[in-house]
Amino acid sequence: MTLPSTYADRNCSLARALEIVGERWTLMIIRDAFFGVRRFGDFATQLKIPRAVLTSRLKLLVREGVLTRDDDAAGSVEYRLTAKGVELWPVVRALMGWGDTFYSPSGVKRAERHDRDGGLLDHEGRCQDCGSVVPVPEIRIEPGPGFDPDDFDRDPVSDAINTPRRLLEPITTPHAR
Amino acid sequence: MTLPSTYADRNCSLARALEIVGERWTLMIIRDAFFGVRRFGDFATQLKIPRAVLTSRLKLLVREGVLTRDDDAAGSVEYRLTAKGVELWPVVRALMGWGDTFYSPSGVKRAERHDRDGGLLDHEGRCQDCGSVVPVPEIRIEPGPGFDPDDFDRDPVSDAINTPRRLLEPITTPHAR
DNA sequence: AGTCTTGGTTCACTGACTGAACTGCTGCTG
DNA sequence: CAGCAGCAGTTCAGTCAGTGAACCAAGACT
Repeated sequence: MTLPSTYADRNCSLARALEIVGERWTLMIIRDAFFGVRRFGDFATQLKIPRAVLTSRLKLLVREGVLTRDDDAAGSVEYRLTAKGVELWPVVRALMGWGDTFYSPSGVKRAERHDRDGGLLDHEGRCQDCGSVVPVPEIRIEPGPGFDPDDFDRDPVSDAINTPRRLLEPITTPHAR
Repeated sequence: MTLPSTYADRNCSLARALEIVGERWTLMIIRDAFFGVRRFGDFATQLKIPRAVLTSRLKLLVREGVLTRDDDAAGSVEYRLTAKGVELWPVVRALMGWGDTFYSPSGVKRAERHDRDGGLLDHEGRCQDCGSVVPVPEIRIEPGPGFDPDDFDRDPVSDAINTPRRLLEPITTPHAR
C-alpha cells in the first residue's frame, strides 16, 4: 500500500481505485489527458483548477504510473497517459454514459466513433459498423446532439477539445511549437 | 442544474456525473447499496464513515433519485437503489476492474457470476456461459482469488457482503427482524 | 537587458471532513 | 408503566483539504 489509506476497506478494488482517481478533479484531469491536453498551463486554464491542486494531483498520478512527466523537444513539460492511464477510459466512458443518460435529455454530449470506418461505438466501445472493440487511440470523439456549442469558454484549449478529434492526439495551441 | 456547480465544464457529462457521485464516500455508499446494505447504521459501521457525512450523502443521493428512502415494515428506515442508481453498476464495475488489474496481483477481489447458470461475467457484464448481458439483479458477486479472507472486519454487515450473494438482495443482520 | 511563457510555489481564507458525544423516537420487556 | 435498547440522525470542536490570487525562477525571444 503506497498511499495512506483513505478508505477503510482494504479488500475492495473499488476503494483502492478511488484512492487514486477518487479525489476531486482527478478524473477531469484524466479526461483532459484523453482529449490531448498535455501541458500544465492548459490543464489549469481549461479546468479552472487551482494550480496548487493541479500540482498535487499531477504528482500523485505520475507517482502512481497513470501519467508520465517529461520534457518535450521545446524544453517544456508534457504529461501523458501511460498504458495504465489509458485503461481508465472505460471508467470515464461509464461515468459519461450515466451522465448523458440522466442529465442530457437532448442526447449525448459527446459521441465516440471508430476513426477507421466512422462507425459509432456502443457502451462497451464496440464499433457498430465493423463490430470490433476499438482500441483507445482509434477512437474519435466528437460533439453529440446534446452538446451546446455556445456553452463553453472560447479559449484555444477548449476549442480544440470540443472539435472532433482522436483520443490521445495532442492538441495544438497557438503558442505551442 | 439542481446543484451549485462544482466543476466548470457544464457541457461535459463526466463533470455532471461527478457532481453526483464524485464526492468522497459516495461511490462506496453506492457499492454497499448494491451489496444489499439498506440501513443507516449499517452503512455507517461498515464504511466507518462519519455519520454527519453519511447523512449529507444519503440526502444528496435521494434528492438526485439515485436512492429511495422509506420506512420498512418494522418502522425503520431503508435506503434502496432506484433504477437510476442501478445504472451506476457499470461505473462501479469499471473502477473495480481497474483496481483489480493494477492493485490486486493475485487476481480479482470479487468475481461476478450469472446467478442462473453460474457463468463468469466478462468486463462488459456478459455471461461467458450463456452469452447474454446479465441484468444487475441476476448478478451474483463472490470473493475472487485476490480476496484476503483475513483482511476485513468481522462485523455482521461485512460478513454478509463478503459472502457470495446476489446484488441488491438485502443483507440480514442479527437484529433486523 | 528586458519581457514573455511556462511550470510551478506561497499564503491567507474558507469550507469540508473527522470523530466522539449527544438527542429523540420507537418498540420491547419486566 | 418505567426503563432500557436500537436506530437514525444532530451537534460541535478540531483538523485538513480546496480556493484564488499573487508571487517566483528558469529558459526563450527581441
